[in-house]
Amino acid sequence: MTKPRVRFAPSPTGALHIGGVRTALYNYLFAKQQGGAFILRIEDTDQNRYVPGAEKYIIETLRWVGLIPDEGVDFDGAYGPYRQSDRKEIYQKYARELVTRGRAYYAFDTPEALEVRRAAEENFTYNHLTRGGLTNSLTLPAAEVQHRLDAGEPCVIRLLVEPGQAIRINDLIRGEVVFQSSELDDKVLLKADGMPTYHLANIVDDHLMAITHVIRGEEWLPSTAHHVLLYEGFGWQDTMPQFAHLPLILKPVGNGKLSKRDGAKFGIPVFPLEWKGATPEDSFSGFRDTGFLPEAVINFLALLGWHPGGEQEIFSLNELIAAFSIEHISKGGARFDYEKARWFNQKYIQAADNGVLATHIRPLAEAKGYRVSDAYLAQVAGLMKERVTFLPDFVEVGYYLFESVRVYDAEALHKKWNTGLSPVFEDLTDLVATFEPFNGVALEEAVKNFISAKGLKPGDVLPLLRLALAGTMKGPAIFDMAEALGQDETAERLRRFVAYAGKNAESAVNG
RNA sequence: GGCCCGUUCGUCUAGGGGUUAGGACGCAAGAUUUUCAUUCUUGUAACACGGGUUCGAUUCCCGUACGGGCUACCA
Repeated sequence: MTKPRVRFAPSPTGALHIGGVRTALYNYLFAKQQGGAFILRIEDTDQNRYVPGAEKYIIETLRWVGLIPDEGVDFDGAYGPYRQSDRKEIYQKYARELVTRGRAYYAFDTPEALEVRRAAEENFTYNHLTRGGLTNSLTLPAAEVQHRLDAGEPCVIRLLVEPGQAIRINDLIRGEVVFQSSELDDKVLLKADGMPTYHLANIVDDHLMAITHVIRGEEWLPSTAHHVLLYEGFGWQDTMPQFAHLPLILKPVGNGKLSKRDGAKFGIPVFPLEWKGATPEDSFSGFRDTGFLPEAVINFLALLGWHPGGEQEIFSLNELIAAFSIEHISKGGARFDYEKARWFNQKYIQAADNGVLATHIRPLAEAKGYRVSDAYLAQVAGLMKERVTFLPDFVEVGYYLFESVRVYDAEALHKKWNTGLSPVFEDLTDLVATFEPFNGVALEEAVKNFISAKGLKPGDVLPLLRLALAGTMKGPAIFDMAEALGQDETAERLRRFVAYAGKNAESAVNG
């Protein structure tokens, strides 16, 4: 069997939806597993919906999640150009060829005229029943058609759908699907502006680019019948690609497919990257800026509508490639489960190398004005990675590893502190300030000895020591923090704490 | 409305003519960690409904219901 060639063909009309990323992923996994090629084609045939920056966004997304195309816009390849607006003449040529072959025709009806017709007639469609009464090269004398064409009158080219035939599609996910041609409309192939519609461009390009498998969203299933007719019309049925229509991603709650609006509605990202639109309503946060690791997003998306069987949940990209199969893709829509996405991220952060985490944390730390070494960042990563869900948590939840304690947990302080502890903590501060060697293990032993020498229990002192260092009862092991903070800082925090607790204890007693 | 697709725990799913219907997330309880989190253990919870076919259907077939998609000179 020849190597498969698949394409991801998004339209640059705005930020790439997370469902689009999943489509790209499945295409990529299939291609890589079979040793084939993954191609990025930009489908910008609608000039009205073109959004500047969208193409760049798509490419940046693919790079971020690591789905690097073998060919495509920005990636070279021998079948280019890969941007449909750069292929305009090609489509015109093929559209005319179809007319010549008697499989398509010119239609001069204006959009406005058709609009009027639709308003007057319920369920009006341009098809074998109505085309005889409309203005096209099927109804007009040949001479007039030529005259109109020569005069440059605006017109479109429509697919001539012959009624009475059953069109069978063998979908790799759904099995055989049958459509009756009598129910199909004469789709526009070439628009009046000279640009092709999706239907024409997609068939011509898939053929010219030697695409073997079309893996796309379920919303394309109904028009696949037209696509088959197009392959036949061109005489390309022998090399027609195989189809696989993916189930949709549904809203977290309620009915319908996941939409960009759901991001704001549920406070969750539905886009891979941040998107800055013209207005706040058209701007969205993404998985990346929320603090997801790309590997976690891939793992989450892969399992949203597909599972190889077995009980494994965590898959690296290479494992996904090895395990992937189109047959195991679910048929039903998959609800977007953000809790699961969070869980994946947490797992990936936990499993990540401290040094790698440090590189992710650095920009976040710098944004807050923290100036620290890579080694320290790696240390923080090690201390916090089992306590965070998102990357920013390192500098937000664990802020006290970068700057002084902002606030002491009042409840814990009142519960544990008493004025009799003041001299104890002053002595403890001295111990910490002078103890050698200053490392977590040795310090822990020394402090525990100190506690018992004072006739106290660990529970009398340790929680307060934690408060002194972090201000909160949550967090990494006390002596690990002390070691990370260093001797001077640890002692300093103890001094500040003793001063604060002293005042606080008085007010607590009085009030 | 018409055409097409779908339906296993709350969610993502495995499975497949006879199973204690498995796993994961979530939730709950317990253990460990003198914090929190992690980790571990246990628990919770599902075959949409009605007819067939069959010795036997969650699994196969047909309906119904519900959900979804498409029905543009958008993709």
